[in-house]
Amino acid sequence: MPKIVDPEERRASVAAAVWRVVRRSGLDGVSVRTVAAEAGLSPGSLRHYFATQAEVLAFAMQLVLDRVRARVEAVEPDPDTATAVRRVIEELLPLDAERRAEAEVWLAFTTRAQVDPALRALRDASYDALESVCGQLTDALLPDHPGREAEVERLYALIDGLVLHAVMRPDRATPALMRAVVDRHLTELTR
Amino acid sequence: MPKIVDPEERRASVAAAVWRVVRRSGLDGVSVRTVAAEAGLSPGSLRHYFATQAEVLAFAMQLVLDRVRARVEAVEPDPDTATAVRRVIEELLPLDAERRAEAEVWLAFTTRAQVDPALRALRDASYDALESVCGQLTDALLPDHPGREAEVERLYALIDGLVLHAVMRPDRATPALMRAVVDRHLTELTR
DNA sequence: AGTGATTTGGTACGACTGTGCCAGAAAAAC
DNA sequence: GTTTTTCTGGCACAGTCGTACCAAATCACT
Repeated sequence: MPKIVDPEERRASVAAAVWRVVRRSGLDGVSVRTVAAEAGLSPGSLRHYFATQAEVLAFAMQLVLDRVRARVEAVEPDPDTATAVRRVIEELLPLDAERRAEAEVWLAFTTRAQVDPALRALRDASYDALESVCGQLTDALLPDHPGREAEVERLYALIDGLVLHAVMRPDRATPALMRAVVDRHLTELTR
Repeated sequence: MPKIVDPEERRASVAAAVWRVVRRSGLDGVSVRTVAAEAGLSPGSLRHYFATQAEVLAFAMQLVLDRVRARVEAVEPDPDTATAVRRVIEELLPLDAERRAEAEVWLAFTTRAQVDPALRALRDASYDALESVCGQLTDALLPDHPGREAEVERLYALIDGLVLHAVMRPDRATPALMRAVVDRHLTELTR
């Protein structure tokens, strides 16, 4: 195993350590010491890559949002509009273990953003971006649709609700059920 | 102003203090001292009503869930099915400042339930109850509907997504927009 | 009024927090 | 080979955390 020397990779590995701690103990369990231990670093060394703990949190959250954005952007287009829309939506849903873990971390950060201005800025930006995506999906399915705003919010709320449920009750909100819900919604929209 | 002497009222006022602290500083800001100060008590006195801090949190969360349940149960029935369904849904949504505050607290506790077994039990029970409510609403609108499970989850996810958005972005997810979304959804279901 | 139970305020303890700081190791530059 | 920079580990500090404990105050009841 090659040693990680690139500072940016080191920061990324710290972020991954943050994610693991968040999943195990929640965002409250994230301290300088727990993260350092999880990343295999000493607290003093950790401080060399991140000046403050707030910087650690902001970086770890930003990386989550970046991953979601990258996945959505990487969706290959499809001649069939409904198929293209479905693919984008399914990239936003935690349909496998990795993305469910990602969603858990997202929820933790999103909730803390409620009382942390720095994280709130990140959250609001990603909220706007996702709302825009949902707007594009809606326009693709229903061009010049009256009541567009409500239709966009309906899709966005449905997606976030599914994500929330998959995090809270993965035994209930299974990938199969989430797909069925999306199927039904898209079928109704294109009818 | 009469003095509060009833122990149960005292506990409720402590829970209210917890809610205020949660809204101001998040669930992390809830400590024995901050809650005691917010409730106008000394830490030692607080411990006389709650043996542990975990008990304080469980009680405060339970009271939130009780309020939601009481509101849903208090919905007066209506001969028109669609109207009755809409009324129940609108009781679940944070359409005014008070219920939005309630939703903020709910989100904080729900997120912590992810890593706190005691709170998780409360959350899971209320999740099941709300899922059951959504099932009844769905059955009322669409009796003997094929794919009932997906339809129920679609409604439940939509509601929770709207709640989540109202908490995160009250400027975007306004009461008017939420009503419009629900309107559109119900119109589509009954079509 | 007196007695026993309840309620209150406050202190103390060990554990944990973020951050500041520094000496030594490792690496890089010359 | 020497110097300079980067990196690492660890200690110290002030502060907060939950909880245990206790004496004083207040209350209820005879």
